[in-house]
Amino acid sequence: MGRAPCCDKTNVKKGPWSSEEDAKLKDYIEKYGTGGNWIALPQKVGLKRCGKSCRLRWLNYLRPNIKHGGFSEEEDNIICSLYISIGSRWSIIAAQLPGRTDNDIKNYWNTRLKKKLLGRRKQSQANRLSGSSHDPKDSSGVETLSNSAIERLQLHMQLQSLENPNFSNYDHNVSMWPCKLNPIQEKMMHSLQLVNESSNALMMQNFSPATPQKIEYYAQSNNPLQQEYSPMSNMMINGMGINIPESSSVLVPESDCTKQQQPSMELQQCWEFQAEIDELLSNKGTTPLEGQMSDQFDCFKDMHGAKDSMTWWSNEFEANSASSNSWDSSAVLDHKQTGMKFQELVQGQHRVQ
DNA sequence: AAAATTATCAACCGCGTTTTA
DNA sequence: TTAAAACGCGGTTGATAATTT
Repeated sequence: MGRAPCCDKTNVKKGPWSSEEDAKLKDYIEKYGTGGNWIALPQKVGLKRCGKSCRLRWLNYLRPNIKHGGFSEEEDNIICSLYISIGSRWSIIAAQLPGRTDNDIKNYWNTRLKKKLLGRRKQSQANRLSGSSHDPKDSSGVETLSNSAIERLQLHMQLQSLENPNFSNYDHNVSMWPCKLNPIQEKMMHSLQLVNESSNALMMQNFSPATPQKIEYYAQSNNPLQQEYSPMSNMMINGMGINIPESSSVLVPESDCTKQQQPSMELQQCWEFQAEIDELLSNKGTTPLEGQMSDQFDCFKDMHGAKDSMTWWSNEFEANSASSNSWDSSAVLDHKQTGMKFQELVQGQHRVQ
């Protein structure tokens, strides 16, 4: 049994709004407000529209100070940064761009910005491949990973490099990964898991050819510890855009040994992929990082601008979070509060040498 | 000039979450 | 406490415009 419809579908008008309808709705809301009930509003206004349709029309077009089109470079930067960090949370992204609606940003991303970014990456990759004697067989594993998830992963990594240049050369060596979570890390992991949940699902689905395997680690800790790890989470652990899969249990038995077992095929595939990205991203610009960003992504041409955007977002999020979903806000705030400490930890004593 | 293809974006839909009675 | 109602979000659709063949 389905849910009851929000209105009488047979008696409501659909499709584009006429200027008369717009005027009616606008006049009414400006005089009397919405009355806190969108479903009842059309009847009060005298419109044969669904309440949801009225709400959408008001929020996206009729309310004051709405901007359409003409996205600035700075807005591009913010959208890119936030998309990479939190995924398609359009309402949250819109909250950071005054006058912009989630629908507008979503459309802009899907139709233009995404192509602008990823199109350039594809071009770069095509140039690279055509310019070298690449054995297709060698690259097949990586090539099959070159889908939207991987593309977002690449954007992720670039952003991480922006956020913390110390990690621009991330480690391929498992022994360099943190083997134990302290409470702060655990808190951050949990927060980021919430923030990244949907993107994780997508990424893991596309990235892992099979269910992630168990990998045994030997931690410095004397206490047995069970953690959730995967190649992906380890890859992404050096920045703010950490991705944590939902499965892939890793046993950390009591031992002070630092060696690990033979890496799985997936893990090796991750390393190969990382190597490819390293190669792809290196050797351009004043610094490798600037080269990566300006060469491939228009919106990151002003690296400092992008970085500023991130800082600005982080600072402003708290102020704006009241209008966002509660879990989103708190998750990001947790992220903000624990992020620096987490990076310190990763950078410092929790790297098992 | 016309047909085909691609891009754009307003609007709809379904569903998870929150509020209310 | 619970069920219904309403809200709000993100994915998707479809009409139209723009571009290409």
